[in-house]
Amino acid sequence: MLLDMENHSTLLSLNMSPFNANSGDSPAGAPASSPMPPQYGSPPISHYSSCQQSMGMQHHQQSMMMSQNMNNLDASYIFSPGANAISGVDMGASYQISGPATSLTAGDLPDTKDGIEELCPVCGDKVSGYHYGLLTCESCKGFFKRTVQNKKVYTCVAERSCHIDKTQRKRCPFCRFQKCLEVGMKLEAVRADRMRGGRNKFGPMYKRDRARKLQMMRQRQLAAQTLRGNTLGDGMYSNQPGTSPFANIHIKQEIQIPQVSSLTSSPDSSPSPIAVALGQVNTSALVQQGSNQQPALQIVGVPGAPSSMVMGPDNKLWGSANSTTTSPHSLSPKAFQFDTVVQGSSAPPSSKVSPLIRDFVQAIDDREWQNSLYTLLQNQTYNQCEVDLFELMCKVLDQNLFSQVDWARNSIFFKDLKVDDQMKLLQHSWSDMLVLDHIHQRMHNNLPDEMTLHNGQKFDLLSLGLLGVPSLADHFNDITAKLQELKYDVSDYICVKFLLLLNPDVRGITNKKHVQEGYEQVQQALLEYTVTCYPQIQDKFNKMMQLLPEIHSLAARGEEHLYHKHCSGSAPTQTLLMEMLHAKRK
DNA sequence: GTTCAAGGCCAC
DNA sequence: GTGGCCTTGAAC
Repeated sequence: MLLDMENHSTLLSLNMSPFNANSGDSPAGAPASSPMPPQYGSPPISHYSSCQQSMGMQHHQQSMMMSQNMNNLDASYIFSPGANAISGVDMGASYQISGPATSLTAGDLPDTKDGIEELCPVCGDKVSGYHYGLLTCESCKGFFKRTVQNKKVYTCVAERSCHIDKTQRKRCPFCRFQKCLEVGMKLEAVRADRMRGGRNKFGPMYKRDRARKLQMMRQRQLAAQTLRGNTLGDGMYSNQPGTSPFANIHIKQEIQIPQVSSLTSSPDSSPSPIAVALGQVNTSALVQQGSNQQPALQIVGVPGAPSSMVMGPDNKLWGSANSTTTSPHSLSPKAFQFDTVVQGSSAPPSSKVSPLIRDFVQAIDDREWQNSLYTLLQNQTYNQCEVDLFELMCKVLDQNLFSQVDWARNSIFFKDLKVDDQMKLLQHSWSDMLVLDHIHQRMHNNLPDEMTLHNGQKFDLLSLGLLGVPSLADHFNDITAKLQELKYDVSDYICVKFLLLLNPDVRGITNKKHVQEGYEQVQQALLEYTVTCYPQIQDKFNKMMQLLPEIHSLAARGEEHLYHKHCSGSAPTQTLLMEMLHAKRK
């Protein structure tokens, strides 16, 4: 159980991949403890042999939505202070500290160039360098290049879930390419003009990644030394794989940042979303930066009414409720016009807003949210004829959940808590916050209710806010309407989100006092804010608070629905989403 | 001048 | 089609 709220030690240990998880020498390839979901696990060998390539053919429905990138969910990583859960999705790469796992000790860390050797996240072969966004082997690099350059379309005659490892990577190019995308290889890094040489925009990202890995290695080396000192005498350390405290060290790959659309800006040349939110960046520069990009995800609804977007052919995101009256050039990098909403004339003057709320609002990263949504949808529908929309929704929800965890982990009050307490709070509030987030995206960022994917399928974005239950739409709209009546703004939203998260009544919290204090501070700030900034709305604070049980009720029904779908085998397994659902029912 | 991630080449 | 090695050229 990934999020075993009752047994943290289990939580922290079970989701670590074995050191040699991706050993290319292993025909089986899959780690013994890899939580590969049954429906996505390796099919029998006979299936591999039935996989074939078919150039020029269209894909059949792609059901392999829950991918290996969900297989290495790692709560210890998520909640670890200082860890940088960038994407919220572990892209599946396993880092292997050089040397046999069975003999590794802290002092034995190799002195290789970067201090680490790595395995290709696609097939487990030896990595030859950074290729198309991440460290891969030479053959997967070549495979990815050929596939994209030649616009190859493959089919899988098995279950589209073929296991890819070094020995079997050639058997099913369909699944291999899917895995390439899932682990984060970037289509846009393949040059359309086939120009040779030079560097691309990912260079600085690669550099950062190297530095980060080195830093992580050093940190882990120190931690291992400490742990070694504490455990050797206790007989806890063993050279047996799987029993060593070091043997299961699994370092998350941080280079793959699906949230940051590399299509609209270079990871390094663009300011961080936080910088944008902080107002440290001239947003007009951002507009300029993306001004010559053709939109790919478009609002196609009627003016003034958020309705739908279309994902276009060249993989870029932009959108606005007013897109039909606004130049795409002004929309590209700020898809949902967050800055306008936050800083627009409708917002109260910042002098009236408490520093606490100002900080809250400035830390909101809606650009990241939309980028991650776009990237996920792009990757999941690239080259696909048809995808399972429910599974796609689960994936998006899962990603949103990761983002939420990341937000919480870095938030005031919450970040000071112990992991156990953090998990309990999140376990209790995650679905409410998902619903609340969707209301926010819809109300304040003009998120439409529908989107047309690359492949022409309509994706029901509203279902994200309904947690997959269409019949909740009326309830959802009712809540939204009530909030609109209250002139619910971004400050209200973020305060309410904190109030949902910092619930002192959650059972079993060890540091209840701290949670209570945080809750009360936010509550007080929100009360003052509503009274100061919205004096014309009588009792706004209480009216808003009265809506929280309604949100909770909606979220609870969504949870039930998802849980039942999961139990009936209709929902993906091995996702943070499902782990949360399970954890609550323990 | 060096680095290194692109694309290209070609034996298999 | 694959994958190991080579060439290229912008960034440093």
